[in-house]
Amino acid sequence: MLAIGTLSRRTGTKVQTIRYYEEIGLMNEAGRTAGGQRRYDEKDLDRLAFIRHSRQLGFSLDSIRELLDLADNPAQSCSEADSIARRQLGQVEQRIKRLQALKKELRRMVAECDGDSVAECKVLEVLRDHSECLTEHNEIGA
Amino acid sequence: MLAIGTLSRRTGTKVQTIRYYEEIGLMNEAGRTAGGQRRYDEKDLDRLAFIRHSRQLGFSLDSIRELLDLADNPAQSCSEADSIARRQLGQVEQRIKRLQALKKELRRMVAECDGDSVAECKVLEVLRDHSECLTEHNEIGA
DNA sequence: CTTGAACCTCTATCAGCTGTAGCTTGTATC
DNA sequence: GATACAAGCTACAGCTGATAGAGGTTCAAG
Repeated sequence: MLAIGTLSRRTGTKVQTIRYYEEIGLMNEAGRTAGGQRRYDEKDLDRLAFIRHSRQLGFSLDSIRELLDLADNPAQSCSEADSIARRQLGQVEQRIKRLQALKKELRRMVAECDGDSVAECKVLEVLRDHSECLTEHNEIGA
Repeated sequence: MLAIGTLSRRTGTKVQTIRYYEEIGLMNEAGRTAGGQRRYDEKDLDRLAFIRHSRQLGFSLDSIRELLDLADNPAQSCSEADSIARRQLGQVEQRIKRLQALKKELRRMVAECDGDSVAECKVLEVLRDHSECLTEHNEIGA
């Protein structure tokens, strides 16, 4: 029987985060001691590790919920898990593209600025005027 | 004298967002009509455009606050604006690196999965076991 | 003068946690 | 069995950066 702190250490998840996952129904309600403390078994540990690893790979909690449902029913076809992963891959690729456009603008901004007074600062000038930009870059709604 | 909706249309910022920027002190408190509606001038429009463009380039509202302060005092050296932009560039580069590691893992995951039953789904297997990963990827705290 | 689009304030909501306050429990040591 | 204290508990506020909705008021065109 594992205490919440042990789960926390073994998975690198904060104690509050584990309680939060229980609250939103990602983790099952943990069993309790007579005094009311949560106790876990190896299955709980595995589930939490799955969640954390998925988060590290950028999956949303909603996607993780779907993936866990799939993992709980081993008889189904895995094509759904596959498509969740593909969707995630697509999103990551989109974000990379957007960030690369940003990077380009930022580099140009920084490179052209020669450290004179604010009045002729290239950085501020570019920020003031979007038409100075070469690319479409938009991090809002990323 | 411009109404809030005009500012909204001219900068592509939602009306609520403009009010929010006023609330958190990014935009100055707008003048009001006798009936209490906000009215703006061209300077306000420029300021909002600056904020929006900075957001599109991924700057945080705190960074934008600093940049606006600098832009308001044209006599200073621009080295501070420069370093804010460099910091932002560094963060963008970090995020790109992290996302590329993610992308690599996701591609491998998806490529190796051949659509059989969930029981032998490669996607789910990788999620279960981080040791199957080739790279360090961590999107948490990005 | 009437209409109705656009404005107002206030409050709640989203993801995904994180932190704090104030209290209780479990366990190791004596 | 007593004691100390780390680790647990609940409940709630706060973070970023907005966005949505309810319910009411104002402005400007016709």
